[in-house]
Amino acid sequence: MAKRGYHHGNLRQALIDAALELIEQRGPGAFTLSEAAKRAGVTPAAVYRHFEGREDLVAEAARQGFEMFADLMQYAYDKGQPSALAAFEATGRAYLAFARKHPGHYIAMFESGVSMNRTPELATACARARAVLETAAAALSEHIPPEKRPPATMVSAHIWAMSHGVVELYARTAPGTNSPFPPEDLLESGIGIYLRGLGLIAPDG
Amino acid sequence: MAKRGYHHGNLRQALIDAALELIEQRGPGAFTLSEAAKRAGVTPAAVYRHFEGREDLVAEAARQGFEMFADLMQYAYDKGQPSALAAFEATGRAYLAFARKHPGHYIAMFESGVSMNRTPELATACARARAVLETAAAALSEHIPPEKRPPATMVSAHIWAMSHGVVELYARTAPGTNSPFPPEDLLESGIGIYLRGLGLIAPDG
DNA sequence: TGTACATCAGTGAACGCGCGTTCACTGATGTAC
DNA sequence: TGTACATCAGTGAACGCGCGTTCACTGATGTAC
Repeated sequence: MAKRGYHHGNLRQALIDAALELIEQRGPGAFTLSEAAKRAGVTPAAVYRHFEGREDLVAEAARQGFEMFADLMQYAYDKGQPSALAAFEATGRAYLAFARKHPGHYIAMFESGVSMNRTPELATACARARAVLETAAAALSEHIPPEKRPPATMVSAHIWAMSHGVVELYARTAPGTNSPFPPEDLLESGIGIYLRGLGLIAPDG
Repeated sequence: MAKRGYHHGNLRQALIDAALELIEQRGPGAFTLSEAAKRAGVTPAAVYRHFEGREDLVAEAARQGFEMFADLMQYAYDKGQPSALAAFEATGRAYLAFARKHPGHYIAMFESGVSMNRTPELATACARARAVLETAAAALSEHIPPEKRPPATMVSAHIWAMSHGVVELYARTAPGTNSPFPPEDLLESGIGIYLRGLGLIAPDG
């Protein structure tokens, strides 16, 4: 950390961190390789010792985001066990918590326009995150009678969509200046109603 | 339409249309005033006869989007009457249909980073769209016993969030290259389960 | 411990580019008479 | 119908800027002897 002088010590990660900060502050489009370099205390040309270029830097930021994201959701899921319902709900909460706590990562992952298939590593990290949610949905689905059970991937997609929508529309300041409800409440109640619709919560629970 | 020569005839709208096309094709960040001008067959400087600048052009594109959006949802709502449920479901479908049919507008509205309060006209258009959804949600809520009835604005927010999430995650090619389900099916089933959770659809309907 | 040397992270200057915006202008249009 | 004139939409050249990327370089580090 305290290394100074000609060699930076950990420039690669410093650049990623600077990029995340910029992405968070100015949006994914306004992010600039040159400014990330400046923030890391380094010439723009130095970036090319560690990344192929601008896109590559953003992709790596996204990848790290998906790794953290998957870890957090996995952890939340494990903590909620052995109750499939509790585990599922914890996973949902972890989603929003991640988006709140790491907006730079979240934006790099979902709003930067990086293709998930840009790098094998990125694709893998993304798939792992999705797998956690799908596992949670599958475990939950066990409690639904098979003949009225929707595919687990569909349940997982519903939850992901609602979570993402809450983040984008209500956890930032986007459409209405002030959102009518705290995003956490909005998502929790939304998921609650949805799970009731699946028959997994008592009608008047 | 066929006017040619020194004066364009309807440059203002032509610029907006070009901007929408660009936004759709390259994303909101990559949109360029100069290229919009070029596509409209005009010098970049000509843009300033009709708009204050780049941002103003995007804001106007977003405003037109919200107007269309509100109109479409209003129309769908009216068509679904007098059944509150049918009207509500039609409104949800109209949401996705709009995003599919007018991706440029949708992106300008929700992903361009334009503040909804940039222009009074933009704020008004946005509020109108929201009002349609909230009216639909309120009418629907009438059918829920008051003591277990969530606020209509919350129901409307849930639906908006899920719709937006489906658009962003599954109606584009974003996270998984191919989405597991057609977005329309995903949204319709998601809303169906949610409405069941509200007690508005029979448990095995 | 001390010296010679290979490695390679970061420098700094340069590049070509397209951007948004400004300005004095020009030429088409439409109106007054 | 024809002429003079005001209006103003669009021109084209210019600006300063910051971008991503390249290149030959330099100087810190660490290893061999």
